[in-house]
Amino acid sequence: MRPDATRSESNPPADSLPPRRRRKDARPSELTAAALALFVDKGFAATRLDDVAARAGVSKGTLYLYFDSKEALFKAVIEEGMVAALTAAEQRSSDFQGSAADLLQQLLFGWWEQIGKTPMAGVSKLIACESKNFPEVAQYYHERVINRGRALLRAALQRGVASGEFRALDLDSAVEVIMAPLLLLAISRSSRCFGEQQTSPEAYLQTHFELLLRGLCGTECVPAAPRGAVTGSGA
Amino acid sequence: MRPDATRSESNPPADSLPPRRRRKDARPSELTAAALALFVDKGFAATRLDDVAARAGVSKGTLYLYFDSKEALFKAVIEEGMVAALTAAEQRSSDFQGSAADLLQQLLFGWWEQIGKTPMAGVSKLIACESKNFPEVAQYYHERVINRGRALLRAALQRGVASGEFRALDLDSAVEVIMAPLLLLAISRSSRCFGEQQTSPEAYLQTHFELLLRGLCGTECVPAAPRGAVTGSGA
DNA sequence: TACATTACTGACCGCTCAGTCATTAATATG
DNA sequence: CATATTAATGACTGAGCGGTCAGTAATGTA
Repeated sequence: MRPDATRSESNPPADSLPPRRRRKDARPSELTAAALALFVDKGFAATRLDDVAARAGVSKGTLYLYFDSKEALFKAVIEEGMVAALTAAEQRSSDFQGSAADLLQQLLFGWWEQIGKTPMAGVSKLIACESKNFPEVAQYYHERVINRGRALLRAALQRGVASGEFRALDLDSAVEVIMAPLLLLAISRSSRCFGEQQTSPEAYLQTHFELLLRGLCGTECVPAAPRGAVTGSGA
Repeated sequence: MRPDATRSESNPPADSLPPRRRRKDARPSELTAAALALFVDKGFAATRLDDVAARAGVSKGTLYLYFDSKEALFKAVIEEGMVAALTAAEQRSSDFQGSAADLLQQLLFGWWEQIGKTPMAGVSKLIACESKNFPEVAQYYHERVINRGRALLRAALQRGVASGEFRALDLDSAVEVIMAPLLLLAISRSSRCFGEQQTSPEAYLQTHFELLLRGLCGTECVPAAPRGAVTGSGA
């Protein structure tokens, strides 16, 4: 039942007993970082607080000095990852002046640099896996992260449509279709499944971006009407 | 810690004690169906076998007549979902004769009908969440499901490229970019997060398909070289 | 009706782990 | 150095759950 866990401390400093130090202000972020890594790796329910504490270099008792419960720790992990994500998103979106296509590229690759390639990308997997067990957290994340990301992307598309750079299209579903490969990339890299690794994330994003630009531009090469089997929103 | 679980039996037949029946051959599939629903809903580690058994209308002891352990039950759930998925995929791909675009549409919407809208879609989430804890199962799933799906899609693209219907492009990454929205839709619907629900799955798939066809066709409307901020594979 | 077979049950066991708390040691202060 | 403060510890507890098994009841056979 219990997998073998490959107990790898981040800093086993060759000595026998690392002496107890008092570092009140550094503990919380160290604990949430350790928790993020383990939650993403093993899942929330399967992660032991003893392991989280050990990875952060403290005892379980210490963990309880800073967080009231396992659930509180979970919320803190999500919240901390989220704040960073929001900050990065703010930075990238603030008064960008180029073309809509440039802005789109900036958003996609900026997401990769600021979030996708960092350990924070694991938050997406965590939310996906645990949203049913923590509906309030999922709700909060949805309102404050997903919706904000959506708004950024939607504004970029709207701008392109308004300027004639992009064709008219269903903005809401386009936003979701465009974000999906990013989120799946994040989940994939946190899960070592779906095997996204066989192509580099950069090539993957580049292909996504190229398909997108051609798909968004005004030319047509297909009768836009669906050929059957489609029920909603098409007619 | 324990969420309130909303204990909803599928068939509480108004009577007090549903009498014990012997239905040896029906049990396994009923148990895996119950397990799939609960695993997807609460996660593998957080699901109690008592609940799985209760949902299937039997006692926990009965569950152990058919499965050796919780892990064996998990594997059976994945395997069962997978077999159906493979069968459906076989059916859809067998000697299709239309254009590459039609085949592509057939694959996308066929996936939705046969897998995406069924409870089996939850297997994707399950694999994503638990792959680290069950590497062999993830490996098996990857080889037998993901790779097969990839091959189907890749063949369709290849066919379009060969006939001149589609432009030349990086097939491997394109396959992943195209599958990503499908997988994320499945995960999303199993998680009630990312809020994909705000647009209908049909509209979402339709937008995906339209963006795709335009993106794949031979016209160009953008200098395909990246404009900066790209590190790998572009220069 | 008597007996054999077996699908099914549910009380039980032992382990794991979230959460507690009396104790210990590091720092601050004079 | 003496004393106070508090960060940090780790042994402990109690509940929950995976897994077991002696017993029960449904079915088959005569």
